[in-house]
Amino acid sequence: MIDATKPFILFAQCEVIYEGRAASTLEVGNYLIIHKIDGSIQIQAGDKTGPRNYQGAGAILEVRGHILVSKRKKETITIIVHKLYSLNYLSNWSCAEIAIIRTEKELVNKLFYNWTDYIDGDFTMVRTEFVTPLGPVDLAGIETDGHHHLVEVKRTNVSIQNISQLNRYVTAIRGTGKTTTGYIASPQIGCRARNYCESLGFNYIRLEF
Amino acid sequence: MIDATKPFILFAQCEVIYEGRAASTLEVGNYLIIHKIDGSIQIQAGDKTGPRNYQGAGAILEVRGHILVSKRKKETITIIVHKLYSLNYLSNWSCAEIAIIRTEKELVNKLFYNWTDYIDGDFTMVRTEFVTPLGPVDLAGIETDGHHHLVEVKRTNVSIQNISQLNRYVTAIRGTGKTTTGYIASPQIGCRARNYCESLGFNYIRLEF
DNA sequence: ACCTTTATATCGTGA
DNA sequence: TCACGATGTAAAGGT
Repeated sequence: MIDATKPFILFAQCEVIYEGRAASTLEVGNYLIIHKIDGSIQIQAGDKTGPRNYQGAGAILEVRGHILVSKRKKETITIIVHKLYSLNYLSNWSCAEIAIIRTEKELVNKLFYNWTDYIDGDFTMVRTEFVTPLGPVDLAGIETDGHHHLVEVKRTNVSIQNISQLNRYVTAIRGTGKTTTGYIASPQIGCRARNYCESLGFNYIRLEF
Repeated sequence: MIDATKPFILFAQCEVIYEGRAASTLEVGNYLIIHKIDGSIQIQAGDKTGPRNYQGAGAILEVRGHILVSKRKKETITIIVHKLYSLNYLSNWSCAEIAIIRTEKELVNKLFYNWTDYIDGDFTMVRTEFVTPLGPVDLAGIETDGHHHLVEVKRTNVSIQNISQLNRYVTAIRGTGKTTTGYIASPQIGCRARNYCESLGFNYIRLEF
């Protein structure tokens, strides 16, 4: 009998049925089932990083003989176990978080503290998380004559969607009667994104970590 | 000695260092390490569904005594094992895929086969994956007078970014001299997205599964 | 190999 | 709780 009150890893021949936002079935096979103390459960197959099926933290697991049922809000995963190969209860499983460096915030700060190295103008104010009617832009500088400079920062390769996002902010500020220049800053940009950037009249700033 | 040529699950006291697109460290603790036949590796902690660190398919795992090193392109994960609690090699681990229903494609097809129930006009052509200069839009109908109707379909709640995406396509087609009407179709839309949609003059179609 | 798009994305934040 | 944006998103599909 499987104890659902403890975290465990189970390798078993089983099949899986999911019903919720979408619906899916997973044919009978040998899969690894991971159940954690937060209630989350996932079914891992023999390739790829992501689970085939999963349920996030807060799910409730019930054991009914050889059938496991995990429920969370309107979503249900049913696992029918045919053969149990191995079952391990994991004790003292750590929940430490990773410490990441090189975040978007780091890039924003670099640009903020070295503003005049990247952007020319006679500024009265530079600030981060500048709120526009359509959401906050990462950085904004305002000149004495009221001209706005808006900068959207990305930590990875810039996508066309990122430039669309900048375009929304720039359009929103121009809608308030201010002249506005738009910038995308990132370590990298592809050629299609670069073209789209130029076609909208925005500037690209190469910003390295 | 750990055999990196076979898929395995390892529960151990260890620490993890990642260096690549970003960089991170994970403090010493007890974690579950999953290594699959496709080379992928992931470090799972005691809560949440996602792995703390991972490397996708195609990574190469090397074992150097009590240190595991996984490399893929310019990314490296180093796992320093302090105590090994359990090690299982998994045989005949299945790689079957889930069969999903309720996909975006399903919604696109529903709209395609019931076009006139949703959109008025005198159409000479309706097609899916209609290519614009800025990428393919999900559905397009062209009237006898050349007027274009572009529809972007989403299977979940519509975001502002989705409407920006439609705006790019519509602007691109208008740029070729064709008059164009834009539509967003989905089962759900939030109020901010709805307002943005209306402000750009696009129509919203409630499209259920 | 690079770029674009989808996903049961997941996850955190702010209203 | 809901809406919205960031993510080492991952994974699939196209050029």
